[in-house]
Amino acid sequence: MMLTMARLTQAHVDARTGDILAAAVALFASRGIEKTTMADVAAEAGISTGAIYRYFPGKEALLAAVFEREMRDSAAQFERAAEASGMGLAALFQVGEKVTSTGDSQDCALWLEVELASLRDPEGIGGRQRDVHDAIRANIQTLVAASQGSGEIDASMDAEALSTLLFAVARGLQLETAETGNGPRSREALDLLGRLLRLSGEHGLPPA
Amino acid sequence: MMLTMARLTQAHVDARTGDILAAAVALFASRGIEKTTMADVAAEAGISTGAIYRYFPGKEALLAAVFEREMRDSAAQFERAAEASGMGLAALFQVGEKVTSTGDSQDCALWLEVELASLRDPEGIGGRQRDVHDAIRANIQTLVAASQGSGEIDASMDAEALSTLLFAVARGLQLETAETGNGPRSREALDLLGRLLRLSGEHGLPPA
Amino acid sequence: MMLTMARLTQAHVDARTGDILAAAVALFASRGIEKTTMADVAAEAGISTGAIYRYFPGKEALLAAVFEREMRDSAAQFERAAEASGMGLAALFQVGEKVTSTGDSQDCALWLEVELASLRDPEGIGGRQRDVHDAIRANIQTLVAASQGSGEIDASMDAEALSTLLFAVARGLQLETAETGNGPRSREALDLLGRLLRLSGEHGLPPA
Amino acid sequence: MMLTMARLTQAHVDARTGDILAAAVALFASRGIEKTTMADVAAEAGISTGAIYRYFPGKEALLAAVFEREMRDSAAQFERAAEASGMGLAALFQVGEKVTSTGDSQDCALWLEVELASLRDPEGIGGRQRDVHDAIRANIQTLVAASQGSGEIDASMDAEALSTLLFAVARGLQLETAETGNGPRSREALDLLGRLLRLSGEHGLPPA
DNA sequence: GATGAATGAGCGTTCATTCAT
DNA sequence: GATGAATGAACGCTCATTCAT
Repeated sequence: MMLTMARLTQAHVDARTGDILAAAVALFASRGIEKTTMADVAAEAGISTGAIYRYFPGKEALLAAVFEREMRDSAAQFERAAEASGMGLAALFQVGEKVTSTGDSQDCALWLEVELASLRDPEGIGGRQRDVHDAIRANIQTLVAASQGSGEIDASMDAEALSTLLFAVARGLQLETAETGNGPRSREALDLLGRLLRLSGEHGLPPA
Repeated sequence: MMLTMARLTQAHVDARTGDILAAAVALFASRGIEKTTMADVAAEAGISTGAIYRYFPGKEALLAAVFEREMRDSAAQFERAAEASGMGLAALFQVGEKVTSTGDSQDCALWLEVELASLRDPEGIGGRQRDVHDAIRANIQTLVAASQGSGEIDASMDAEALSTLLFAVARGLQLETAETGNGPRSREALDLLGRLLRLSGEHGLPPA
Repeated sequence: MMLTMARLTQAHVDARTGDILAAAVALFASRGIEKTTMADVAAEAGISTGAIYRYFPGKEALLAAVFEREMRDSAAQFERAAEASGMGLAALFQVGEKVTSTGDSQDCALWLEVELASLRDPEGIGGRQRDVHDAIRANIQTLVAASQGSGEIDASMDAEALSTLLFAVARGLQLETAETGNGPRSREALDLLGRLLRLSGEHGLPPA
Repeated sequence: MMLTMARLTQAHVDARTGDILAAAVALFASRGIEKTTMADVAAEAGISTGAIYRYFPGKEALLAAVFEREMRDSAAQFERAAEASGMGLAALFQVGEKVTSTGDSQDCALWLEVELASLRDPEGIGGRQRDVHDAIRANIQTLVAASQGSGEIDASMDAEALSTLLFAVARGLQLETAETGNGPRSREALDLLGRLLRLSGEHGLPPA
C-alpha cells in the first residue's frame, strides 16, 4: 500500500510537474518571461498559486527547467529528424527542411529567450547550451561525413566547418521563417545550398 | 532670455539623449529589458531618476528608441561594409566577415531582444524590422547580382534565394560567434561557402 | 476544496470590503482624497498595501465606491427620516432637523467632495448625483403635497419650487452647522421657515 | 531714479502676483488643487516654473492666497450687490438673485474647495472663513432690519435667525444652480421665499 | 531677476513568495 | 497536500522645489 501510494504520488508529481512546465513553456513563449506571473502559470496548469512552489522552488528554478526542456527539445528535434532520414545528403536536407519549416514563432521566441539567457550567463545556462549545440553539430557532422563517404559531396571539405555552416544556416533560416512566415523562401535558400554541395561532389572543391 | 539658453540647449538635449540611449543600450543588453529599471538607466547616464522623463516620455518610448537605433545600426553596418568593399564576390565575403566577426555578446543580446520583440509584436516593431531586413537583403542582392554579372558565381542562381541564404548564414554565424566566442570557426564556415559559390561560377549549377 | 473556504469567503470579502470602505471614508473625509494614499487606507483598514487591490481594482474604483456609498447614505438619511415622521408639516421639519443637526464635519467633508467631483465630472458622478438629488427632492415633494392636502400650508404654492427651497435650506444649514458647530442657530432658522409656511396655510399666499 | 524703479518694480511684482493668482484660481477651480501643478500655474501666468517661487514661497502659500481671494470675492459680491440695491426687501432679493444666478460651476468649485479646507482646518482658514461669513450675515442682517423697519416683513422675527436662513438658502441654491444649471428653478424657490416673507409683513408671524 | 533642467521623495500598482486554514 | 489571501519590496512615473546659468 505504501508502495502503491508512493508510485501514484511520484506519478502525480511528475504529471503536475509536466503540466506546470507545459504551462510555463506556453506562457513564457507567448507573453515573455517577465510578463508571465507565477499565478498565470499556476492557473494555466490548473493548480493554485501556492501549489506551484511544491514543484519548483521559485520562478528562477521554473525558468531553468523550461530552458532545459527547450534545449532538450531542440536537440531531440535534430536527433529525431536525423534518425528518421537515413544518412545521405538528402537526409541532411530533410533534417534542415524539418528544422527550418517549423517557423512557429512561439517555439522561436522561447529559443531566443534561451539564447539571450546564454549570452548573459555564459557560465551557467550558456555552458549547458554550448554542450547541446556541440551535440547537435556532432550529429550534423556525422551526416556530413556519411555524405562525404558516399561521394555526394567533396570529401576534402572540413567537416567541422561545413557542419558549422549548416547549423548556422538552420538557425538563420528558422529565425527568418518565424519572422516573415515565408517558409518557401527559406526552403529555396536551403535547396540552393544543397545544389552547391552536390556540385562539390561532382567537381571537387578547389583549395582555399 | 531665449538666446542665452538656446545655443546650449539643442546640443545639450542631444548629448543627454545620447547618454541616456547609450546607458539604456548597455543595460538593456547586459541585464535584459525587464531587469533594467529606469533608475538604473538614469544612474548609468549620470542623471537623476526624474530627469530621464524629460528626454523620453516613458520606458516604452526609451525602448522603442533603443530598438530603432539597434536596427539602424544593423542596417548601417551592412551598408558601410558593402560600400567599403567594392562589388565582387570578395566584397561580399568581406561584408560577411565583418558582420560575423563582431561577436560582441552585448550587441548580439540587443539584437536578440529586437528579434523577440518583433516576434511578439509583428505589426509594430516587427513590421519595422522586416523593412530593415528587406533593405539589408536588397543590399546583399546587389552584391550578388554584381558577382553574377562578373561571372564569379553562376548567373543562373536565384539571386533572392542566394541573398536569403547569405543573410541567414550571417545571422546564424553572428549568433554562433557571440555564444562560443569562436570567431575562426565561423570564418572557416564562411570561407567554405565562398569556395562553394566560386565553384558555381566555374562549373555552373545543375538544375534542381 | 471549495466548500471548506467558500463559507468564510463571501462573509470575509464583505467584511474586508466594508473595512476598507470605512477606512477610505474616514481618511478621504478627514485628509482629503489626494492626500490619502492607498497605503494609508490599507493601514487604517488593518491590511497590507497590496491586499487592498484584491477588493478594489484601484484608487479610482475605491473612490467611486466611497462616493456611491455617500450618496446612498444621503438619500437613505432623508428616506428614513421621512418614513419615521409621518406626513404632516411637522414631519417635514423633523426631517429637516435631523438632516441639519448632523453637523458632523466628516460627513460634510465627504459630501462636499462628492459635490466637487460632480461639478468636475457632470457626465459621470454628476449624473448619478443628480439622480440621487432628484429622488430626495421627490421625497420632499411628497411631504409637501401631504402638508398642502391637509391645509397646513397653502395649497396654491408650487410644490416643486417649495421642495427646491427646502432642499436648498437643508443643504445650506447642514454646511453652516458643520462649519460653525452652531446647531441651535440652524434650528432657529428652520423654525422660522416653518412658521412662515404655517402662515401661508392660515392666510394663503398672495400671487407673485 | 531709485524711486521710479522701485515703484515700477512694486507694480511689476503686484501685476505678476495678480497674474499668478488669476492663473491659480482658474486652474484650481477647473482641474482641482491637487491635479494642478506649480508648472501649470506658471505656464498659465506666462512665467517660468521657477519664477513663481519669487512671488509665493510654495504651493501652500499660493493656495492660501487663492482661498483668501476667493473669500474676499464672496464677501465683496454680497457687499456690492447690497450697495447697488438699496435697502428694502426687494433689495434683499436682488442680492439673492445675483448670488444665486451665478451658477458658474468654476466659481462654485473653488468655493467648495474653500469650504472643504475650512472643515479640515477649523483653526486656520476655517476661522478666517467664519469671519467672512459673519460679515456677510451681518450685511444680510442689515437688509433684514431695514425691511423690518419699513414693515415689509414682520418686525418680530429674529433677525439673526432670518439672516441665517437667507444665507443658507443662498448657499444651497448656488450649489443647486451650479450642479443642475437650472437657474429658473432656483429663482422660483427664491420668489416663493420672498412671498412668504411679505406675507409675514401683512399678517404678522404667530409665535413659535 | 528669470529661467527651466535637475532632483529625489513619494505615489499607485504589481507580483514573487509565504502561510494560516 | 492544496489553497488563495496576504505581504511588502520594488517598479514606473510625477511634481514641488532648488539652483546653475
